[in-house]
Amino acid sequence: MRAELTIGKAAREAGVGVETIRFYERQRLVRQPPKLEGSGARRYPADTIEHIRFIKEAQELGFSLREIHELLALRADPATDCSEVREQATTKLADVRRKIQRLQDIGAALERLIAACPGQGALQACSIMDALTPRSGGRAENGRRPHTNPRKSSCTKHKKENTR
Amino acid sequence: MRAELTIGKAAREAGVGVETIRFYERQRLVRQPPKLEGSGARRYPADTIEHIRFIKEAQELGFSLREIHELLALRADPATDCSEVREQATTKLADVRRKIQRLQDIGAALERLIAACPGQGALQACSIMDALTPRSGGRAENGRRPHTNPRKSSCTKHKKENTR
DNA sequence: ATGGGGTCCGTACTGTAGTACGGAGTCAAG
DNA sequence: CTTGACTCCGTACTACAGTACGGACCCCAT
Repeated sequence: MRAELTIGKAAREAGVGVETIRFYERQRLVRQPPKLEGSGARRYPADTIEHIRFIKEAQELGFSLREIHELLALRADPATDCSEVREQATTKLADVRRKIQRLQDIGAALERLIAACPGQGALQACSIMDALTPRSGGRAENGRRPHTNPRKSSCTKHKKENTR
Repeated sequence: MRAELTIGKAAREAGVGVETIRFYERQRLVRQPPKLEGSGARRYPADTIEHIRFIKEAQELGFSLREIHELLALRADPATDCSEVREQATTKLADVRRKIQRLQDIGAALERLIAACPGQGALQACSIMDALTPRSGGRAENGRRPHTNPRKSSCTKHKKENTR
């Protein structure tokens, strides 16, 4: 009963603007809902909110609206070509797994960065780029910008008592 | 070894256009390199390529250039305020972990979708949105934000003619 | 009946992230 | 000395994803 939402309510619930929903509708990312006789006002089914939130989340994960459209269009049911759905879904899945892998790399780098920067005490030079390439041991070569301090950026275990 | 690169070579290696590098330089995402006397041509150190690739990858993971700038600026070294670096890195890390979680949800949904769509034979109706909402029974695993929705739509076994 | 709030629609504008362009300079090879 | 490949710089244009605006319409309460 209360399952039906006006565009304003749907927008508020989903955390977007009214215009955004109309925009998504034009882009066919959101199906146009039945409109009331007379006023022509849209009435959305409740699950539209999940739908819109999915769009927003997928966007934050680096999918373009075009890709999100493809994701949403993916459906296994007797009306669609199964092998194509499988293939597309498999491709997307590989994509998703690649992203997870990269994020894990970045996460690990951030952890190294945090570890290199303790609350107090010793501080080893470390940037994301350093932390991302775990070159332990190997090259020390360093032609970086003169940051007014002597450092070999390596992020490796290299304990030095250095109280600030 | 370790040849210094012209902008064209750097662009080719990193898989972007020359203009993109110049653009990044204007945005201060890439440090401006020393320029040759006379021609004024840029000469990039070899690790610029990793740097640019990082930008591109982070972008595909849904980070804006502004955020990437913040990531790249994060560096633990004796010259920066350690506690601030820690705090920022921790925030970013949480962000990264959230993304990983969402991607894992989407990945699981894609797996369900693929499972719902076997090579041939019976075919259960299933879309991403269906597959994304964990239905009855099964592996609880929880962890999702409680979003007030007792859903009916499912990916479960039942054959039904259903054409949207 | 009047006002406020919501909706409709189309058009125009904004911000982000590049891309393209044009004219000029450098440099090595032919 | 010319040619071609490359670079420089600034400006302009593009695609994407919204966001804002304005006039009209509808519905409900004061």
